[in-house]
Amino acid sequence: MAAAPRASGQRPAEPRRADARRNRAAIVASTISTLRADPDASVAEIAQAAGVGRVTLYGHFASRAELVEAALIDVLDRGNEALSALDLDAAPPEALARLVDSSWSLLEESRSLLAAAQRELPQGRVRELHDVVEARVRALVVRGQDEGAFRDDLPVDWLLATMHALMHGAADEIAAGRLEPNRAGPLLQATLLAAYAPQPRG
Amino acid sequence: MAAAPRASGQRPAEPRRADARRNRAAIVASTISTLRADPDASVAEIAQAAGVGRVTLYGHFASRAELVEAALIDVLDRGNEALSALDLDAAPPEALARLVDSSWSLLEESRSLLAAAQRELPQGRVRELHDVVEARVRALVVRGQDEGAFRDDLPVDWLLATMHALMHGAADEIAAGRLEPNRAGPLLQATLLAAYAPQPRG
DNA sequence: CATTTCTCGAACAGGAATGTACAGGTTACT
DNA sequence: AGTAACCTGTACATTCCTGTTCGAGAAATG
Repeated sequence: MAAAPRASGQRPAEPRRADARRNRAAIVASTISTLRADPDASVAEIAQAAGVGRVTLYGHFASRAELVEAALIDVLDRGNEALSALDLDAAPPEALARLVDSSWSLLEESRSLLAAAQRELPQGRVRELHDVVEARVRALVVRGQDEGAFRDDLPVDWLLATMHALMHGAADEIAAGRLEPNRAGPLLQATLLAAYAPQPRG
Repeated sequence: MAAAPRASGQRPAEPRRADARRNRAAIVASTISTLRADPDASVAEIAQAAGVGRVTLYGHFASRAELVEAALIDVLDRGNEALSALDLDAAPPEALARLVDSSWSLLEESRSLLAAAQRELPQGRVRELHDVVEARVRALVVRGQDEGAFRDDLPVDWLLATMHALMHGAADEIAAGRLEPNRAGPLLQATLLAAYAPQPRG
């Protein structure tokens, strides 16, 4: 009986054959890069890009949704690591600039994946996965408000949404060829810092 | 011979039967509202929502793409009218506030349609259709820069992208139930004006 | 009222994508 | 080396969508 490798939806670290783990990683990576190029790419395309048969892919992930979720988790983990490596204890504007600079390119790489996840995962699941990394950013913004470095007349949620929106916008501009990738960072910083700055009259 | 009503891709105003014109309008309206609820809605769903047979729909629009384009044009026309009714000769910040206030809700209604158009119309077609309305906004921003009311250290394209991104972000927040629609206007104004304001040190 | 125009549903062809089944071939582990 | 785990291609069932055809029926127009 040709037993298929169990499609583990839960724990990713089971001690399986080296071969299997390698392929799984390749599939996840391929999911990210392939969806990046074409948000509507089929499972077949993803498998091919991973250098793996389609059936093999289904051996690792029971469904397309499970695959997308795994890829999203992977990206978020990396994002979380990147955030951990950052020193966010500086003055809020400085910290924000640093955060934007290190976050935005990651977001630019995974924005298609995110869109795919939005429509293929159950309602709210994406946000749920995000909230670990979201919490860190929120903490920074709140601190900035408390210290008077960021404006206080707008809700924190809105300020976070603003950051999100601007990063996505920058990614859109790049994807459309209207903005060179290396210019995005400074533009984002300049715009966000101005938008976050305390206002003369509330 | 049961002649189908010509699927006019070009001129929408040919003097046809009252019935046909009414149905065409209903289909366009239904396209907008149905895609708003579900960006991946099928032609069948759109026809049903319009109270029309699927075949009838294909009598008016030869393909899905043509349908989406017609709907987009309809929305853009309305947007253009709304802009025409506006007095944009005031001081730039004031004019910008007015513009945002009247634009953003229209954008909120049609953002799904826009996404659908982005991936179903030929490359650049969406932007091409947009550029009439885009020109007016751009003119305002440029004037603001000239008069020293808006910051000059960032490119116009980026400032426009910023406006786009923030409006979309607001729409996202509303769609997710995290923001009440009536609060979006003021938040957008406050954020955009701050982002556009001339900076102390360039 | 007669005719042209439009609409209707059902049905068909074509394509594409998702999952599943099978059966033999490879590769990693011990 | 031998065994189990894993991979492979092909093939199949299913579902969904698009676009078209047909014939008959309803509605607007003059």
